[in-house]
Amino acid sequence: MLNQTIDLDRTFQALADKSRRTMVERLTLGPASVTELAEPLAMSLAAVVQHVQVLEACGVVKTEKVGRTRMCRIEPAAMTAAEQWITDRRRGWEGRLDRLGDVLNEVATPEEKP
Amino acid sequence: MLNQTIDLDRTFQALADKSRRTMVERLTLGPASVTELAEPLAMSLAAVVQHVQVLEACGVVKTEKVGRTRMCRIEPAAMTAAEQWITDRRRGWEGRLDRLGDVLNEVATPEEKP
DNA sequence: CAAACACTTAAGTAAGTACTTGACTGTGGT
DNA sequence: ACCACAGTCAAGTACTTACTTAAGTGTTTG
Repeated sequence: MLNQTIDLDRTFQALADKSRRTMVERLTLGPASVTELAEPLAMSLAAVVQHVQVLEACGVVKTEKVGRTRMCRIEPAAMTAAEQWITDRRRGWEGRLDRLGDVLNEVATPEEKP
Repeated sequence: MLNQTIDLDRTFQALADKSRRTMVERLTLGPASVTELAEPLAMSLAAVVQHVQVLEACGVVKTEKVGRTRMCRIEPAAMTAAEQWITDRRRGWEGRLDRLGDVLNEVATPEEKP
């Protein structure tokens, strides 16, 4: 549970690439081999394997070798962690904006102090 | 609305750095100057300015010069876009897992076909 | 006015990223 | 047995990132 920082670094970094996001999108439809993941991408298979390794290193996908093919599937937990970080920050700024809204409302339509 | 791709690239990239996330966390508490953002970070002011530029380039923060200080505040939209991309994928895999669950349930306790 | 302050700009550097090509290793179908 | 398939490994290259230091600009403040 420690090294949350490194994992967030890695996860956001992994998602910061269109090709890898395309792979993740494909994997949300179900498991796929590396060659299947490579199909819509204009690059060598070796490059795709390297992208898979990045996604695996941050825990976003898990892979398993079946015969001569490597099957990849998505592992929700890591992505949820990234999502959660943003959601938590949002709570922060939404709270602030709500309070700011309250202040502005109060200025616009002043109420009696009890 | 186009170039969603570039912005997602940039936004995730921006969040893939602990120092920048620290700045964002600070900014969710309210606007701050560059020097205030620099305070908890062990690096030169010039480096902090560069981080601010990264956050500004992807639209996560907006800045404005007030006298000799540059005030920074968070701009929720860009971060929401990143959050939304993950949320959308989640809908994908949660749907799949639900359907998988249904299948497993059906195998465990088979029902009559109507 | 002079010094302190809050950046700003430019240039340089070390490390990391996203590829490539080419040679190689198990696996599977005929 | 043989050859094609699905990766794997290693090395090399162009580009980007995350800093640094040093010198400069415009703003307050005493």
